Amino acid sequence: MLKEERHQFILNEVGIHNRILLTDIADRLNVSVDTIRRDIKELHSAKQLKKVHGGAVSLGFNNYNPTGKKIYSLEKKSQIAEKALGLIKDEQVILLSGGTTNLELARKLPPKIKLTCFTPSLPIAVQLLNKDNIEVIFIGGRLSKDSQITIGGSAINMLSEIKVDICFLGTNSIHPMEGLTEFDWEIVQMKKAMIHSSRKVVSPCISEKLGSTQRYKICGVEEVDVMITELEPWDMKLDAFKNLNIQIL
Amino acid sequence: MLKEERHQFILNEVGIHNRILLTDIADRLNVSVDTIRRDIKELHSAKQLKKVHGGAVSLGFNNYNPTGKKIYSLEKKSQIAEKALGLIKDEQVILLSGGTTNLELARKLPPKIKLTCFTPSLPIAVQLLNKDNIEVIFIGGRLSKDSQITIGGSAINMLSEIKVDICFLGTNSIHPMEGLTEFDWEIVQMKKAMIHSSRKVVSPCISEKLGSTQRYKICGVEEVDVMITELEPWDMKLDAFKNLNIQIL
DNA sequence: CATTTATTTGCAGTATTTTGCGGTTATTAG
DNA sequence: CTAATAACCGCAAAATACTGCAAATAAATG
Repeated sequence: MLKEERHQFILNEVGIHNRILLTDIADRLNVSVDTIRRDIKELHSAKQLKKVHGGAVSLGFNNYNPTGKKIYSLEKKSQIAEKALGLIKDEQVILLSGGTTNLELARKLPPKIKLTCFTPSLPIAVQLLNKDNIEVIFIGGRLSKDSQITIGGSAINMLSEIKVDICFLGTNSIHPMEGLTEFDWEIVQMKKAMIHSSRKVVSPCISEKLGSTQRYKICGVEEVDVMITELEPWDMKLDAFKNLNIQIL
Repeated sequence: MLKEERHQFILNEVGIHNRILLTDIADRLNVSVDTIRRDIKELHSAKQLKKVHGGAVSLGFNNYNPTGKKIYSLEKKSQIAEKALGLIKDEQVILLSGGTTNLELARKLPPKIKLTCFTPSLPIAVQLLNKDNIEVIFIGGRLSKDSQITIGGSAINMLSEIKVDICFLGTNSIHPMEGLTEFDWEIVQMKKAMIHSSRKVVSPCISEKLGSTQRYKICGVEEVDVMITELEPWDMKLDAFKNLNIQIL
């Protein structure tokens, strides 16, 4: 990989997220932290970004906390994605539904891991294109403007032809009795098809969504193998799910 | 192999990938790295690309811009896209292949026009998502990291099931005798399938590509209904195409 | 056609750049 | 303060760049 490319990558990341972690970039580009440190140093003296302890921030990024530790604070979705990473093994075939949590997961996938990844989500596909060792297969179909995933017969048809190791099913509502529910009928159909195409179903879910329900049912909780939240395992909010034959992370 | 051919090849690669590795090019063209190094040096002083340690990058590459596209030769592409717009009518079903010219066309599509638009290109799909009146249908399949379009059997299969009014076929090489050619075999297959799925084939093509040929053949010029360049209709460079039963814009 | 002239290409040796690593110093959070 | 983490420094290995040169190839000339 050319130095120029790394610089470009770093500037892109800074442009998108306003801040980057040195270790994170080094990990994702599969080079040593020293290399990234030097890159950031160069970009800093070229006034392309601002170097800070632990990483770098975008130049116009004002709400930067001078203590520097701010950039280490992890979002809930990021925590969930981290947990999800642990379920993925080299050479597996996975399926990522849409949603920002799965997008975060896609972003965090280490560049060295070899995967085949199916997805109907446009932003996730874009994100995965950066990863050399991940083969991306896009589920074709009609694109929903809201959710930015493909839906409809064609997509469901393509899903019916595959069987993946794990499906990460972005979840908006999960309820111990009512199971997984959705507001949009078309997306319900997609998610049903995804579950059907997977040997193992993982449901990453922000704790706020626990116990909520929406209009249409996707499946019962028993069809989900693993539920991942950002909570600690002993958190009270998880109690309702604890005797439901579902692994909780 | 002629030096000029190598230069063309290098520029082509830089155009597609935004960057090249010295060793990679030397390997693929079966010449020493020194030769390629000298080529790159020449192209660098001719301001056709930017030489960097280990290879070269495209000129607009380092200027970070959030849309991720290149500014270079955008003017011509924009002119071509303007002409192409005139061919599109309300309520039509169109097919956009990949490439920056088509991306420009997608960007320029007026928001009021009602269209159904098929595409295998990730950046184009992203662009079209912003347009409320355009229904986007994504051709699924394996994503090629280089070209950012889907390729392979699944994509070709999906193409075989449709028949659109117009296909805008991004064209890298067009030659009055040799027809349309491509470097990448998989993309050739995709483009063949796209032609087959369309009642009318339009070939937007930067004038620099006129008369050039590459390794694999997509189709003869007779299969193209309209060719669009940024040139004025009386330009000499178009003469070779003028008695070929093809409309020139 | 033979010979000269110019260009191109590969190679060897040397210089430069890049990169990762160990050891040390500086910064940060608790 | 202390432990953990990050930054810095210098070094050595690897990769890449440059230089001069000779062989090969092409072009030009008489």
